[in-house]
Amino acid sequence: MTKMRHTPQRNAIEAVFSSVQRPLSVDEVLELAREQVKSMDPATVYRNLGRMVEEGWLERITLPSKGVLYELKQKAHHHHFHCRRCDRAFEIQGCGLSPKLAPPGFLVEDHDVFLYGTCPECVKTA
Amino acid sequence: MTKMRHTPQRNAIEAVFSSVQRPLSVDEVLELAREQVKSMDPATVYRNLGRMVEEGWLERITLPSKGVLYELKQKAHHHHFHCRRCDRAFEIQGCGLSPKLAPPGFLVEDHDVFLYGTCPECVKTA
DNA sequence: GTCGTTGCAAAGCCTTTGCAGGGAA
DNA sequence: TTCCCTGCAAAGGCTTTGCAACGAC
Repeated sequence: MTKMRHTPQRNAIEAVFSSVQRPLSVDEVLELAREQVKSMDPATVYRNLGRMVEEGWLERITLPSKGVLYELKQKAHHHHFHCRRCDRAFEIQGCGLSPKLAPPGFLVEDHDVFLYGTCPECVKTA
Repeated sequence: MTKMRHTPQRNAIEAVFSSVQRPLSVDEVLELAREQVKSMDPATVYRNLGRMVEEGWLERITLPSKGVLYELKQKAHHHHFHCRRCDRAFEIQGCGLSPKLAPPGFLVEDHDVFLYGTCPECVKTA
């Protein structure tokens, strides 16, 4: 894999993730990155996100309720929260999953947990 | 909503879910239903699955690891397991999710849990 | 005989790929 | 100057929709 060049497009996408600090959909990235680079094309976003995942800087996740999202790669296992009011996704640190979730006969090696409800910001607004 | 007619196609799809007793993808339904009705078309599967969800007989779920699946509608909350060996999805009864999963400030109203690993059948085969 | 259902084909979406011009190094 | 990257357009893959013929009732 060749090292990526620093283009205005790539810089804009990096800046978006560094500033918002939460998982983003392709459309969210496109919209936010266009604030810096008006000409930004969806294909460019797709290509850059793909490369950033390969490089280990981003991670691709799938929320059942929101589809594919990209987030800054984390070291630690964590879960995700999807706010029904503002439709934003958040990372939730820590994992309180009970081991008794493992059903008899099944060998559980991994898991995903998704929480749904209202985020702190929307709780205040309510 | 008008009552659905009993066609060979719909009967085949119903039979598939009644016999396998686990969540199925559109392709899985199509393949299995074609064993009874060779002419079965993808559009027919999509339309029937949609109607069955409306009627409350099926439920549409999304596994991050396997995409959209349909399962017989359950009364009780439950989770899902995806076997990495045979690629089949299973329903896991019960919910051992710890309440301490709720992060401070977030109002958690609902959740999804997905387990990944090896199913009982594949454990034996291993 | 009605009118809901089906198969086929076309249309939609979202994502990926091809290509020539542009720009980073 | 080199060749990676970008924008635009075309191509893919999956799902939905339009339509005429079929078939459940």
